[in-house]
Amino acid sequence: MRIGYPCLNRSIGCTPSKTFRLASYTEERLEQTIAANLACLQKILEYNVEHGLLFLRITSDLVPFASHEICTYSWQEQFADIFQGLGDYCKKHGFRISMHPDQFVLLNAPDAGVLERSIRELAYQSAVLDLMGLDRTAKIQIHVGGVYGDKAASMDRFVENYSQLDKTIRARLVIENDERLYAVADCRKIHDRTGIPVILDTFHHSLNNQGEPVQTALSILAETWTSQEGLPMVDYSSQQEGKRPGAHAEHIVSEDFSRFLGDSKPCDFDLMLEIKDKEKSANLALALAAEDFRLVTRSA
DNA sequence: GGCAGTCAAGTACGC
DNA sequence: GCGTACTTGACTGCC
Repeated sequence: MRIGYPCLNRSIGCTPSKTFRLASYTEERLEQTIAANLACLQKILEYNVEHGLLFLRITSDLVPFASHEICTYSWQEQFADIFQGLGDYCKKHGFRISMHPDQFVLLNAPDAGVLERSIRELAYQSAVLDLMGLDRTAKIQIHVGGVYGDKAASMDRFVENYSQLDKTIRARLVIENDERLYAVADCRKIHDRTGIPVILDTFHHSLNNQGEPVQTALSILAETWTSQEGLPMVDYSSQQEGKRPGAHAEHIVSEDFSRFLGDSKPCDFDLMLEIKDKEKSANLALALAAEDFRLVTRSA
């Protein structure tokens, strides 16, 4: 079990998600922004090595507008060496890497334009991981998508569109249960038809399930990952007190987290903490898991 | 320098 | 059919 946090680090004084408005797009600005974002990503990796946080989700904003039609800049060629350096650093230190496109990426969209833009975004994120030279354990996690008034047909559409994807993208994709539409059991059905691995979001699972305890959900999960693809990935969060159900917590709740560690044994997985204060909670989680036999904090 | 409104992209849902 | 919530960090214009 590696532990990590998504995208941003609030302690190191830089962001890998620097962007700008479409209206201010210029190639110079794009180039400067990518350079700054990649430099910050390197700083985050170094911070994480120092702290033993070996699971990292890379921000979708690393290369702003990468999948937008406005972008004709050859960022892949221009920054190839830097991406490779980042990837070498990750491999040297035993990092697990993921990416997570946001809500606009919908592989089961009935609208051809939405689908096309989604595929372009997946191609971009896939290219980032490829440029870093990362193996099949580096994943891109998406949700199944919308229901569009007919869930069965929408799942069929996911399967069909997935099968049409370039195989380099298919090798990266994993699906995650969501809090309203597609539960773990739905994701499992899609896995059975496609072989796509399933990510468990424990918080979403608590809000949308078919009665399976976490332990059962983790067992279902484990069956969907091959050894080639590494340990299953799990997203963990808890409810922010006083906010609507589904709102992510600002800080990790120690008792909840320790209970989760206990409940999830002996399943092993890499754990992403979707908590708003990022590395602060991740460091606390690491301390809480210090005695856990599954925990890995440095390269073997 | 600080603040409020806005930002590439979509879906679901209430009225 | 239309407007709004969802979610969220960073940008941008305005004071």
